[in-house]
Amino acid sequence: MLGSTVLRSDFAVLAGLEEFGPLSQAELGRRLGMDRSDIVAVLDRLQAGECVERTADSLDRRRKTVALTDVGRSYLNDLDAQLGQVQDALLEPLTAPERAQLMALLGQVLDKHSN
Amino acid sequence: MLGSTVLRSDFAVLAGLEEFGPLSQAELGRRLGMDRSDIVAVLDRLQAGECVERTADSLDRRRKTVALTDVGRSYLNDLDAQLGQVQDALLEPLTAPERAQLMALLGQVLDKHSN
DNA sequence: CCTATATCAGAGACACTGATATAA
DNA sequence: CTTATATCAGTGACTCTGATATAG
Repeated sequence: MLGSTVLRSDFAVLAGLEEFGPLSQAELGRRLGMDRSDIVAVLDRLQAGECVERTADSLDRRRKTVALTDVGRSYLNDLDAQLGQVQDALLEPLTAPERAQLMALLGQVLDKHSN
Repeated sequence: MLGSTVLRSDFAVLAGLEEFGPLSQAELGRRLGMDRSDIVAVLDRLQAGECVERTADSLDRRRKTVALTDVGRSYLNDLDAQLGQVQDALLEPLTAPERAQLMALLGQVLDKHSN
């Protein structure tokens, strides 16, 4: 299911990697507001599915740099498409201009609260 | 904290009792979309705080009718006020007409999806 | 020494399932 | 005999904390 916690974690991590680019696990956790301990399990799962690569950082050998693979990128696109379908179904009662208005208002709320 | 699951359950049950009036536990669970098993724990807690009364149904002796007490009503009002403050803080970036617009749009979405 | 990273093991809150006794 | 109600016990997923080894 699309609403499962597992999928939401996977989606958050994949989208974070796409948005921020390759990163250490700790930094990824900080930016996503996720616990480093939990990032580990998500990455283990994603790595098992070849969606993500962990490479040792040559400058700081404590760090592992995490990066999206092509498989991960296409999985992210799949999830994105599913999310789009859910959003369309949710907003189906609204006209196109109403949707735009709603998005704009919610965007304002989010903007002001991210500083 | 206001965001805890415990408080959200309490709030849902109290608000449900106010909205629907006295009810059996099973019926309350059905209307709120909560598991009957979990309703039990919530009611135990609320009853310990004198917020709720369980009385045996004379017609169907399997049932216990649950009703709000005055204490429960005033607790509900407290929670309502807190929720109002949170909502005000959340919507602070919007002007009054924008808030009204947002509420109207969200209301439309909800209405159509509750049939 | 103190701090940061990745990892693991465990605790606690939570939702959901299955069983029970009682009554319809 | 089947169904509904209230309750309890247990399971599994999840989040968060604390500990460890390694590196800065």
